[in-house]
Amino acid sequence: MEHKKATIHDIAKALNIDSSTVSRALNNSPRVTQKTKDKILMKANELGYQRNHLASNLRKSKTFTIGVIVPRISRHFFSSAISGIEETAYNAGYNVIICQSLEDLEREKTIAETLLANRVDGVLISISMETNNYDHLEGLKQRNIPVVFFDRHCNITNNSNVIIDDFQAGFDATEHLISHGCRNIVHFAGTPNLEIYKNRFQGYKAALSRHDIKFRETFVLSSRLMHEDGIKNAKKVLALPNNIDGIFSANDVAAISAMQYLKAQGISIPEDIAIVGFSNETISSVIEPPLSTINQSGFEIGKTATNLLLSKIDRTSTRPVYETIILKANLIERKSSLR
Amino acid sequence: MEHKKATIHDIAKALNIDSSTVSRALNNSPRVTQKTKDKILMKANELGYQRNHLASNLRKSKTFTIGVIVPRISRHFFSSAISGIEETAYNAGYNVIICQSLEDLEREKTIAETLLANRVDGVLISISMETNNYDHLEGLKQRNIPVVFFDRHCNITNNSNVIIDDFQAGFDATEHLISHGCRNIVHFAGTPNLEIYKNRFQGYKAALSRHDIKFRETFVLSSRLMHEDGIKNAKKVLALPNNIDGIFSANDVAAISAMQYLKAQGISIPEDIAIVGFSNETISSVIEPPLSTINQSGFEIGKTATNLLLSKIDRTSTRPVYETIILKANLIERKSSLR
DNA sequence: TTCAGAAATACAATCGATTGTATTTAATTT
DNA sequence: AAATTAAATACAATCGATTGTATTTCTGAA
Repeated sequence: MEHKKATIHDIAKALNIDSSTVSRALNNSPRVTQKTKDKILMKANELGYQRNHLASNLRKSKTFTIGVIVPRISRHFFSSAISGIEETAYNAGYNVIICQSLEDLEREKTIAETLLANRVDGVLISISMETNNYDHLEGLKQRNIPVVFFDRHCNITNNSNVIIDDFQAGFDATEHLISHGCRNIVHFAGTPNLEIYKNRFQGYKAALSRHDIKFRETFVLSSRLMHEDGIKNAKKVLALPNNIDGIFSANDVAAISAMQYLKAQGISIPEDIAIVGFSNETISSVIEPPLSTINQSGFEIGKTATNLLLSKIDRTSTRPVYETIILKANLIERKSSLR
Repeated sequence: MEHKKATIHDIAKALNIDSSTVSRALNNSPRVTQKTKDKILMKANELGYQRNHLASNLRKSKTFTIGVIVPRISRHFFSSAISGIEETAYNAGYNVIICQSLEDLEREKTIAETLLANRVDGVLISISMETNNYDHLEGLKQRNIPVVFFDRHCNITNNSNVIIDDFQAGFDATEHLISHGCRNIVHFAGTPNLEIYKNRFQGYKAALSRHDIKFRETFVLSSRLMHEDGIKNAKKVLALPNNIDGIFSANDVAAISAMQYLKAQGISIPEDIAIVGFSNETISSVIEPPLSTINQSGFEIGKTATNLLLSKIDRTSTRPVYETIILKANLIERKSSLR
């Protein structure tokens, strides 16, 4: 008993009027009398009418869909960003296609193709660790599909970003360690192609300099900051001739695996080595001792990025073509760095 | 310099043939010669043609979109399920709309409406903790939109599910505690409207019975198994007149917060109280001591559920109308229960 | 060479909503 | 009451691809 869906034509026929009037009524056009509108709305209700978005979007040549590319949705930061994105997008009548690059450039390229083929109205992207060029985003640019970078932005000019002040956060994290007596502070840096990691690193450097602590190249350990990398880094820390007493890691994952390794080696945290991470993953408050970290509200970033994107999709918007919004990030002090 | 997208008509005009032939060629219909196909494909390439899915889908009255409703994407289990769903769906040429009920029935209703309005071709759902009736899914049924439940299924007949054997898993978890010397085992139960929790509870009961341990109503603490609930439960455990020596929690979140509270009260885990959780969240392997838990592969469940759904969307499929697939779940033994 | 039958392609309607233009109806003015 | 103007509605084309039917072209047989 599958009843076919009612169309505006069914409504029109039932009321003996034209479908264009029905369409206008349903879109609340001033060209239709209130009386007719009422009649139409009533009948629409009666027939269980629902607009066919395919037809409507085809005519308007808009998909009301935005594409989202993130490294992986299982990261707490990204899943909360996605919550913010969806909330905002749905409220504006947009759907969201979520794709994971899994930190793989090739995959990111394929995804960009797919989104293009799906004719999304705009794209939100947080680039992968491997992304060192942006050719795959050219197609979007050429077709005038607005792109907004969030969190992991890129270093080319002329684009819009929603980010946090990574430099300041890196500075704060490092200064916090210094203020708790650390002098030999190692930095777990991320891959150098990502601006966020460069900036966190610069913040680290600046904090050292501000407190007249000599910067040492050997104290900077670069990696992809995965679980294994944290362990490798921890080993390197123990192998260093200097007496390391602090670690500022550019993400929580590496900080945590390092912490676990160090603890297993009999090092006490924070007494021997104090640690500060970055991102405030769920695990960070649970591990023993709880990890001090930089909190960045994924939800807020997602929301802001989506609003920015929607304003770009709406050509009538008066906002500047390219715009970078910098949100607050704050240090959460937990036991791993308090001594 | 925004060039308009090429259509089949552009190709047709350029080659002085009819657009229907172009359409057939691009769909590799046998009604077009190879020679013509080659010509068309070449020209399509030259013009950078990409099929307009809106138009195509409108004509076929299919959206090639499936809707997914989960309680929240930030849970490890669900984010991995989503990975599995997306992977499978994209490979089959489907897009995915992801929605979070946030354990709220009202929200779940709204989402069902939205998906209906978006005319998705099928729906994957893991119901919220509040969901105790399924009226909001009636609309989908009436419009013949296939629905597959995964993980959190419902207790009405005539539907398709992809689940794990919660009874067996509950049994295994409890028996494991018993085999490690526990006799007074408390069960953190979930909300009673969800089948998965009922089944885990029944498994617990069966294991007790098998080992001639008396079942006590007071040992069953029902809640929504959120972070706070774990703490409340832990307090109740300490207040019980009996000497509790084991806890089987129907999820990890409550198990972990309980564990933290108990540790803070000077209880040693697993010596005083052994604990087993459920779901294998990321935190579970990180907490001290690591939490024994039931591992259910979200990715696998997501993949299986999507394949099942796709087979239902494809009317020509010969699979039975309703089908329940039960996947394996296994106990991961970690320190929290080994004594 | 002619013609039946198959193969290849063209024609035209359709999916459902939108929108510029034309027409009818109603309201206002003189 | 006729003329002018505004308001309400109808007509018809369009978005781009698909598909049943009709027509043309080609092939091989008589």
